[in-house]
Amino acid sequence: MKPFLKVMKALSDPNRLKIIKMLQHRMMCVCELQAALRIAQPSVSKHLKILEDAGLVESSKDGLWVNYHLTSGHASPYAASLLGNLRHWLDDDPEVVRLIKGLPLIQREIICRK
Amino acid sequence: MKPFLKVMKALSDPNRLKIIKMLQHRMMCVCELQAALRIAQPSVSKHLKILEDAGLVESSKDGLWVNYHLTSGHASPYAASLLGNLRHWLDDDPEVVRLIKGLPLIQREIICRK
DNA sequence: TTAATATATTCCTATTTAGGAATATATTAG
DNA sequence: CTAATATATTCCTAAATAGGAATATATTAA
Repeated sequence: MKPFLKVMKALSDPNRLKIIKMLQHRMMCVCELQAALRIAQPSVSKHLKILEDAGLVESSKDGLWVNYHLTSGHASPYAASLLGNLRHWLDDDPEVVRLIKGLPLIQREIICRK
Repeated sequence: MKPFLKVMKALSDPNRLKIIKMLQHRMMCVCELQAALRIAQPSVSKHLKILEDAGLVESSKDGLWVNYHLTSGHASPYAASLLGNLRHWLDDDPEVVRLIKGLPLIQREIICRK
């Protein structure tokens, strides 16, 4: 029951849902997510850790940057199923629409100083 | 996003998941659920309200009893989808197995005094 | 009517959770 | 090496949450 609960709790927060919806379009580093969500960097890191623990996202380092992307779903069947549903779910949500529309403007070379 | 969050939060609690799993086998009144879960009656009522608000369960009165059952899924597409998945998910969970195994012993005529 | 019973609601408390500020860690540039 | 930068962690606070005790409501029996 624990793994299932982790997925449900991970998907019970607006900012984490927004992260999922953005990562559907491309991988993003922490500072890009921070710029998009307009919350403090530690908050973003903590949200990402919760998503990672639930098997929803994975990360890979690239120099100073840590790129986060959605998992292929091998970690948790619950995560895989929900990620599949979320492929279309919430696409019409106003906040999600706004975030996705603004994604092209979020570029690490511009947002982050180095 | 709000309706989706309601479903996720509703499914983020062990006792509420147990309620869902039990209702997959038959409709149950509050006192039956209370006997099965071994928590206070007000706690059961509050969990049921959260599940109802999320569109996961419905209720119908029968005298003093209020029977709760899973929704057909017309209320929320998210609820309908998750209820479908939960049809098989968690079936092997030890606590769920124990609860389901004990279901035949939970009868309102015995549990409740009148 | 009154008594008994099933359920819902209110109130309070302990735990969890999201958020940010400050700090620590790690990587790259020089 | 040191400086700068991206990310993670720690610490603290405010809000949300689950739980139970007490109470309110509703229905049935007498």
